Amino acid sequence: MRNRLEELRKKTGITQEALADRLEVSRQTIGSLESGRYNPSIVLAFKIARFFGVNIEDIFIYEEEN
Amino acid sequence: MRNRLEELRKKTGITQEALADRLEVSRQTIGSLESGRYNPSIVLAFKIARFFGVNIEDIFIYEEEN
DNA sequence: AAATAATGTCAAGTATGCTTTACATTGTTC
DNA sequence: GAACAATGTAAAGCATACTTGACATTATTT
Repeated sequence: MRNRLEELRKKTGITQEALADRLEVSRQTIGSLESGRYNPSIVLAFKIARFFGVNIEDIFIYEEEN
Repeated sequence: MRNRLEELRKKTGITQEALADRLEVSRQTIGSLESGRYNPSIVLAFKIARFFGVNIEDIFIYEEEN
């Protein structure tokens, strides 16, 4: 699954750390998501989507990977 | 987070086991989600949403619980 | 009522998401 | 170019998602 987190974050001109604070997760979690190290939990996905004012599907793109 | 999985599954007249097979997860996973034992991973949430032809937000309802 | 299907539930194990700590690299500002 | 800010990355630990196997309960069919 890929995501547009870095793109959206940069568009809003916020740092990884500031975003992490707003979402109440660690800076490393944001970095890990942006670099594709792992996927967010559904709860974190909801928080992220809400922060950017969009649907989960607009940020996280699931393409039937195995 | 609550969800409408049982409701949607019953509406389509499918058993937990049949749904589990279609989604390639165990029967216990479906039961656990329906009973609120735990939340799905975002990948499973996508699969479920796609199976029912709706958005994740239509099945899984996140209400800012702490 | 007996047989079968569907669901509930529990335990133990593996995988993944997230944390903290720590240090290195890259980018920006003075 | 020195100082500071932002990001990358890795290890170890904890929590949660999901598995298989097993058995009990409830619902449905015959």
